[in-house]
Amino acid sequence: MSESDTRTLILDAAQDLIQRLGANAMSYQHLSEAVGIRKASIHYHFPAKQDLLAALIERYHGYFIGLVDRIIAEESDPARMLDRYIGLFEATLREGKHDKACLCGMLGAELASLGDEAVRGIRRFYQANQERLASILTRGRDAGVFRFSGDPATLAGLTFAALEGAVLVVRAEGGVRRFRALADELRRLMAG
Amino acid sequence: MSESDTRTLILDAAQDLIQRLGANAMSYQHLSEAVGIRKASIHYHFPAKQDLLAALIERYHGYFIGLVDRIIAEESDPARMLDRYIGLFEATLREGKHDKACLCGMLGAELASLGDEAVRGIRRFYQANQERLASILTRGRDAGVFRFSGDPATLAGLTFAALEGAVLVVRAEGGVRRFRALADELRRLMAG
DNA sequence: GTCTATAGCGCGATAGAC
DNA sequence: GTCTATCGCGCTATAGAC
Repeated sequence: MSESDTRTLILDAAQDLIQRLGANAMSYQHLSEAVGIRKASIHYHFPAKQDLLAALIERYHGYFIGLVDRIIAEESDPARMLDRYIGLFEATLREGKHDKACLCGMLGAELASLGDEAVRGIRRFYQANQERLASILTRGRDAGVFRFSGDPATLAGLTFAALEGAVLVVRAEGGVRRFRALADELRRLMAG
Repeated sequence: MSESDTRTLILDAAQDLIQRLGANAMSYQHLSEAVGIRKASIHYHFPAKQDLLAALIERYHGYFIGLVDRIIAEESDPARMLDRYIGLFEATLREGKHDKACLCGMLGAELASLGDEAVRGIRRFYQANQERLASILTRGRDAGVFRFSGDPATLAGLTFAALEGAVLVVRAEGGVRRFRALADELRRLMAG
């Protein structure tokens, strides 16, 4: 490990809090209680909240996109790729009390109240996801398992927005069960 | 007017701030500066932040669903209804500096940090929208202008989630132009 | 209905001992 | 690397004059 355990524990706690409550409702005090060390010690690892946020987004990007790239590498059927990609969002929703959304979906709402580095990180995350999705959709159309007439990059953007939006909406009503229904509908639309 | 002007001005300022920054980044101090009266005067109209939030959501519900119902009443072509419904989200994005999202889309992200009354209001708003959309989709399918195989209520949920998500995502990258592209793609999928 | 003034707290952040 | 202690600020909210 090049990362100290404490640093990782802080990032874990911050991610959990932000995915449930949002960045502006998460404080160093909350982190202190969750990790079991004092506020000042959190500041030792992440001097300013912006630093913590930027590090968190970068870690999340690597983790999430890493999973996506593995899916693309492991599967040969584009329909299976899409299923497993959607499964990543559902898995997030399933964690803990079923009230977690995608980290960058949450931060997207609070975008205008965040610093530049965080905003750039969120943008990069959105773009990386849409690139991977466009690749999956293109392969699927070529293989005849997806049917759509427009630009794959645009449909990728719509698909990503729908998944991010679905996670947020179903937290208010319907939960994981509802998310699955919406995801099934999305797959149906893709199949043409 | 049964509402005092000040009360309306406060609600206007609060809505603007929340649509851009989120509820947790909006404060009575910000409102005070925006409206031009003191913090204590804001508290006279809305004793607690929860009261302000609940009133705001209720007003937004009436305003937005009112527009939707008018669209449904005025149009005979379901495709036109959907276009104009989508136009409501685009119009929000077009306001001011093009950085406003749907009020309840923003609040959905911060849901777990809000009070019960606000949460109920947000849920009601989501449901009302999905009901209207389901009605539009059903008429469209019966008229042969939309083609889909699943339950209209489920496709309505996916459509609503996609629009809410799209507004949030395009604020980070692409703006109104990108939103229109995603919306066009959505219409294309509906047309089958 | 708006004001001044203030209470009381939580926030992000820093200094300096250990 | 973690601690105690503290600073200065912004927050929600209230009391009471006008």
